[in-house]
Amino acid sequence: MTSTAPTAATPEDLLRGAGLRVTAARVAALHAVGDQQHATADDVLSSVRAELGTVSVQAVYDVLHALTGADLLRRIEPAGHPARYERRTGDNHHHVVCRRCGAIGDVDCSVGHAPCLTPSDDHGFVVETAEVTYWGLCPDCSA
Amino acid sequence: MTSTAPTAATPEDLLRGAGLRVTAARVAALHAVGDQQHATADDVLSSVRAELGTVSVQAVYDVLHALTGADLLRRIEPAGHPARYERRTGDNHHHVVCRRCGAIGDVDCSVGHAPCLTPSDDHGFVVETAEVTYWGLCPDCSA
DNA sequence: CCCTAAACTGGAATGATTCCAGTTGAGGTC
DNA sequence: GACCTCAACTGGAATCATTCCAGTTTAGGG
Repeated sequence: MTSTAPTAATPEDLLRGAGLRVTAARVAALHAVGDQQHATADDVLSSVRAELGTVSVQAVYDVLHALTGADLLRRIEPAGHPARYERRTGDNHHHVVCRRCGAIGDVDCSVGHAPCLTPSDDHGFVVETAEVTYWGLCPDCSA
Repeated sequence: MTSTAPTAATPEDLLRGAGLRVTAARVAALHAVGDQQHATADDVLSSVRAELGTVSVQAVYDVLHALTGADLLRRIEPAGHPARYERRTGDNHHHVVCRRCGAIGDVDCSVGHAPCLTPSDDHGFVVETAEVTYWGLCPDCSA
């Protein structure tokens, strides 16, 4: 509920709105993920370096953690593939993942919402979220 | 459809039924995962070593791959935690995962089946399976 | 019983991510 | 506008699960 602006807000505004310091690396990282949805840490590192010159690996991981913690980015971690980051946060949408190349597509829950989110038997677990991952082959890899 | 015996079949029978060679390591691994559902590769390694003495790390990974490939085991790979293996295969059931300790519980799909399995928009992906993961805290960790 | 491909040994390598100790810089204060 | 402090960044080493590799053993068909 903090920021209502959809995508119009600048990275700087987003950072300030989240109470985070505005640094070159963070701004560049937000640009990077904005340009390339579902970017890996490595993708972000390349983008940020292209924009700023020398940036340490650690800086990018720090930035990604900070942004993920502030809900400016969402982290996706498909089994067997490096983590990816996206800017669509807050809504509970899911993903199609390509088994071969790791490409990702966004998928809105087909049933709507609730059913997917309530396990039949929770084994005493306190369940916070449900995550749906569709596995298959992307258009390129299925050819 | 190969084997119809539920859990009564011995590891040896299961292996032969799947056309795999019967080796000590494989039998021991099946025992290990049978005793401790959702065991990690490391858990299996310990169990197998306890049963057989010296067994290489690689052997256990090889065995787990072979058994997974033959559908005698199913591999679960929760984000941020080492992979785990279970003997319940073939049915499409899901999991509750503890964010803190990685403990896992089995969950049957509450909606039944189909809805969870059909993305609203597949982005041209050829979707094979859908995987639902419930994230939360296990009884121990929520205390 | 023998032979061969499949399975196993042990040690080194990989790749994503994190830890660490020291340096830099954002942004509030005077 | 200069100063100060803690958060952010640097660079290099470490971690952890997993895989690769080259050589040795063994299951099980002939």
